[in-house]
Amino acid sequence: MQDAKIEEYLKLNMNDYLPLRDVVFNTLRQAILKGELEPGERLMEVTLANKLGVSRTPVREAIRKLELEGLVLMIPRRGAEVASISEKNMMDVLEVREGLENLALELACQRITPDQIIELKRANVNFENTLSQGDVIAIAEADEHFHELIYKASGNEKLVQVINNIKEQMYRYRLEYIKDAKGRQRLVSEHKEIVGSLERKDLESAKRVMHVHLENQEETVKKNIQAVKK
Amino acid sequence: MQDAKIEEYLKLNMNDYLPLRDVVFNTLRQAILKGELEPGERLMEVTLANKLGVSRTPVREAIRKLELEGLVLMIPRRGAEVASISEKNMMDVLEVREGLENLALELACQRITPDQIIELKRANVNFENTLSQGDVIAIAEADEHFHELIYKASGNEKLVQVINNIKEQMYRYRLEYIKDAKGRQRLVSEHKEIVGSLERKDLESAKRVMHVHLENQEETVKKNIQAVKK
DNA sequence: TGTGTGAATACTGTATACAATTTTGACTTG
DNA sequence: CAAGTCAAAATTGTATACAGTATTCACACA
Repeated sequence: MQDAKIEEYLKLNMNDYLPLRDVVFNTLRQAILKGELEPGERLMEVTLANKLGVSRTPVREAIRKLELEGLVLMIPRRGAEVASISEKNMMDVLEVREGLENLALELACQRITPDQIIELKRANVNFENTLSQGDVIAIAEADEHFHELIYKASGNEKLVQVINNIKEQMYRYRLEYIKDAKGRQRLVSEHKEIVGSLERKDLESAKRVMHVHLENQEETVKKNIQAVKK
Repeated sequence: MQDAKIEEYLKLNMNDYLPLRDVVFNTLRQAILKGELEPGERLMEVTLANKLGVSRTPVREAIRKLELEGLVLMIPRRGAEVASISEKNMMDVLEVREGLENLALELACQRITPDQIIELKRANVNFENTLSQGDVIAIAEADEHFHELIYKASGNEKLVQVINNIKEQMYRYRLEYIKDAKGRQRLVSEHKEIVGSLERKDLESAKRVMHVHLENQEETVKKNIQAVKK
């Protein structure tokens, strides 16, 4: 093997390696976001450790990360429980999210390159194709990919990071708005309008369309929160 | 002791109690933000544990939280090092920060109560008084308190949380813009203008003043980043 | 002098052990 | 039967032990 290849090989293996704490972190995180672990439920270290076949150490370290992310609530000498999400809390998340999407649009208007516009168009075509296949998860991912491209076009990596973090907090509801299929086709044309506005550097138009675009999703999330509460 | 008093006493002691991991977390966090631990510097568990007089466990758990916060960079099987902040990175932070301040203004314009306006005015008077005393840290805190009130007036707790997190990432530079004293008096009048705009629900005016208000601070941060790089 | 090799060392990753605190539940007592 | 009490069990918080991997440095050899 040549040096370059060896290096590449090692790097690949490095990427495969994940400390147990991160495996546990991802597992618990998904379980919370998907609602498998219910708000208020206690996370007991030994129980989790046994269930996952590891010792308490990686479990504890994973909980520390969940703690900082706000997904679990720590009570001293009592341990962690799944943080409960109030309706108000989710409204706040939606509001911040729209603000950040607007900021992304504003910056993208200034900075987007012709290549990136082409990419956006391609992503929307891909979104349209996925729609016709009906796989809800694939649709959601294609939609997310489209939006992700706008964030990137803002040229602000920190913004990408913050916005992804915020969106993850509504993960548990993300599939719902895609499920009621009647409005789906409209999403495609809204995407087109957004791309058009970006192309013309027309910020106000872009914001207006984006607001409408997000509104449905917000409505669905709101409905679902109330449904869960019952 | 009466029951109520006992309860209160215990609660107080509860508040005093902080797990070692949190003590370590706060200590390391401050050290990184203040620049005592330099970017790129390795954080070795045994060394830190000895220095702080604890075992590796709380140190490791603290590092997990620093990792999620992005303050340290984890390299598998090599450990943690202090994340380095590039100029680009800090520019991004400043940009997101201004976007969030604007969002806060927008929401505050809609929701601020007369009481909160009074509070803002009081905070600015307090800021002015602190200015004359010349204690840099006290001045910075008074200024931060003023801005914090605006965030709160947005009525969006998530926004408060996100904006504080973003601002913490420029902590290391936060004192600098206060230090060159010549522009200080202007800050007071800018604060007044912002309060006035909020009172009149004049969002555009508020944003305009806020932009100017933040500009100096941004310039100073930029200068300082470049100074550090040399 | 430069370079490869391997043992020694240092460090992280994980598991386990021990200490301190909280919770539980049975038992007592009014 | 309710309320209080205390010991046992469960659970978290912290320390230590052990295993595996990376790093370093001395030494051999070209």
